[in-house]
Amino acid sequence: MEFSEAKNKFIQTWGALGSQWGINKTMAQIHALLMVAPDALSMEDIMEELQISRGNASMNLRALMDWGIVYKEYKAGERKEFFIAEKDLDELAVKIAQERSKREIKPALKVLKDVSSGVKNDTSAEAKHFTAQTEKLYDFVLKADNMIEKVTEMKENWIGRLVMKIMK
Amino acid sequence: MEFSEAKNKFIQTWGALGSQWGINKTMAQIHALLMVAPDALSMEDIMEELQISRGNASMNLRALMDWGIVYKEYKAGERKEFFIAEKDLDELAVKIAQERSKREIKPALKVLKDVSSGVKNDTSAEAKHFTAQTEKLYDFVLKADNMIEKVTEMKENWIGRLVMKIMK
DNA sequence: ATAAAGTTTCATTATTTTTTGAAAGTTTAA
DNA sequence: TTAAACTTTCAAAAAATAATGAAACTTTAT
Repeated sequence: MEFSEAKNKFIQTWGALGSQWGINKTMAQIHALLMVAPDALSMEDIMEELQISRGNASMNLRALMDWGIVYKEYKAGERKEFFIAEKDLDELAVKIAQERSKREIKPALKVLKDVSSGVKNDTSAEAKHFTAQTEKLYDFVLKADNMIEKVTEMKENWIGRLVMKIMK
Repeated sequence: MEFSEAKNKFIQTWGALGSQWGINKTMAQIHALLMVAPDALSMEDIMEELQISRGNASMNLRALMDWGIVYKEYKAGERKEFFIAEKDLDELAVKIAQERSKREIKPALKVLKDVSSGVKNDTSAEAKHFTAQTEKLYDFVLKADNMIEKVTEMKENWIGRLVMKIMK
């Protein structure tokens, strides 16, 4: 297999996987590209390689930076901005877990709490079942979210320790 | 809050959450509806409640059954089919994890293995970096997938034990 | 065997999401 | 201060995804 073929296959697959997980294709592709790039890439480089417009590149790079998994880098003597991906996979996993928890799980928990405790003065079997069921769901999602938090804390500490060790 | 209002809010939220996680809105809404329904619902009931077409209801019910999180139920004397949701949340989580692993992670692993071990006779720095990086990614995703497997096995055994206990 | 009751399929239509590109905005060097 | 180099925004267009509904199919009771 040619290198360019392999690279392309990797970027396409990562993009498709992103879509399936609710992350847009271009965002996932840019991330994939940066993950395997040995050096920081400019917006031009990215547009060229993925054949996408400037606006698209700009918006998705911003999104990746908001997620904390891509960083800007300035090169001496260059006016352009360059971009690099978080390449530590543990760190990547932690960041993604934290962002999804913050953006999706937390708001869902709020709604679950509201609806499970909000129905008053309705003694129908349907209403009672609803309240019981949504309460269970609230507890379950809360536990799952706490578990994610625990795991990411653990990873962060582990990474923290590693960083300390390296920097001495 | 009225019961109908709470119910609606729950179904809408669950649907929106589904979209964000790459599951279509109607599929998630049907699941939400069945989760809080005290009894099995017919396709008519579901169409009525969610204001969706027969075709849409049929296809998404099929998808939910393929995922193993909704079951058909036949009522004595009724020709119609009725549907109920998996209500055990541990079981639900296990099923979803298993399906996503099978449908998305396993195929991704295959591609990662192919591209990480497929580039030969290219000594450029870029190619070397690519191979190293995709290898790391392969190992990481493989480990994550194994972890999911371990956790679901554990949950399954726990459920198995519980079922045994109940049935004596 | 057949007709009624019910379900599934799939070409077409509608909706949602993503992408484009040109205009507006920003920063930097001189 | 200004103009060149670069980035961001956002309305409009394109692409992708989901929903409809009528026809085809299946099952069941007689």
